[in-house]
Amino acid sequence: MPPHSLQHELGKKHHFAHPEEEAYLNLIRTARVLEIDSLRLFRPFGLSEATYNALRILRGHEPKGLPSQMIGQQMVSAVPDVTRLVDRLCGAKLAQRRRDDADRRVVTVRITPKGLDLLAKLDQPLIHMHKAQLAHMSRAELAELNRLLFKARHPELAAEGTGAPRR
Amino acid sequence: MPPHSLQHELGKKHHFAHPEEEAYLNLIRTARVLEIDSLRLFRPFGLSEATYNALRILRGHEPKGLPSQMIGQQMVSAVPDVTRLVDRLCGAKLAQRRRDDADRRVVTVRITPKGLDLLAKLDQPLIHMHKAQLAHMSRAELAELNRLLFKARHPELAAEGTGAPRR
DNA sequence: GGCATGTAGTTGTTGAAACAAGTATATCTG
DNA sequence: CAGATATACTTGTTTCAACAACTACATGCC
Repeated sequence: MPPHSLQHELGKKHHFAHPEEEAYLNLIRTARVLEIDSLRLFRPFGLSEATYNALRILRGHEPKGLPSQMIGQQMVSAVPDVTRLVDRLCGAKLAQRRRDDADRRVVTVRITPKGLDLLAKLDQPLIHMHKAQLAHMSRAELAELNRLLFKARHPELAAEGTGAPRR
Repeated sequence: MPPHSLQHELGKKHHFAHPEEEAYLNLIRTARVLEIDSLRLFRPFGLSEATYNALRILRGHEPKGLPSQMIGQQMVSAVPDVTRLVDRLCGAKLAQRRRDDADRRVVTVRITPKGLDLLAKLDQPLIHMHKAQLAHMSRAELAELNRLLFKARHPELAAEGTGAPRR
């Protein structure tokens, strides 16, 4: 067994019958490892990955704001409980709600100046963290990683695209 | 903007200043998407990703079992509360604890026959699911994805390895 | 217009993750 | 061998995510 491999990490007894299973575990594990640093960065500001992500989305929709529903759809991982996520943001005065007059079922959410300030403080540290985490990867490797990750979660697009051979 | 890209998914307003940030988001998002199917598979059996993962680890250490501490270290995402995770497994009769006689601080955990049965029932469906999820990726792509994912979370090993050029 | 259906959010409840503090046992040191 | 330190796990508490049931509003159809 190669000394630097997922198999080695998981212990001597672990065997992969299929590369698909290995890819899955690799994916989960790598995501978790990189996530840890983000959580440490967010924690002092009382943010979680989800609330930070939501704030980023809200900033991207200034100054109009957007309905709760749309927030859920644009999150990196679709959250089935946007209401309380927005509750937390509003509780921290980072966002505010407003009933839509045209369609009174809709609640439009906007980021507040305080929320924008908070994000502004995090922008540079976060970019710096990402660069530090992946500094050992070349541009070409990052590009290929991005391509493969995107393809992995979009089976429906596999037929078209870059023209790369299948199997 | 290319129609099939992370930028497209995240909405028109989103721009990536750095490929490292894009890789991070791609990673989290892809992991979450693939995770969903696992969760659906586990739910009917009352298992979460964490409890399933722990059971797999325990099965890999039959018949000796292993200390709680080691479970935490081998999990795909290190869990800081193995006690209650094992609580749940024991509550469902899927595992059992035993105080170590040599070192009475240590609790050795073993999977039960019932736990082994449960895993056995999940093995094939899980493999099938993984294959279905990534069936559109070629062998070469999966291998490259695995290599890049492993490298991404192991900056310390970047200097050595396969001999691939850096930058 | 009134009822059926669909949509947007809210609320209730349960279960699990995160962090911190505490207990029991082992090891190390003088 | 007594006290200090370290280790392995447990327990308490808070916060958050997940699932389901529910309310309010809008839309379509007769």
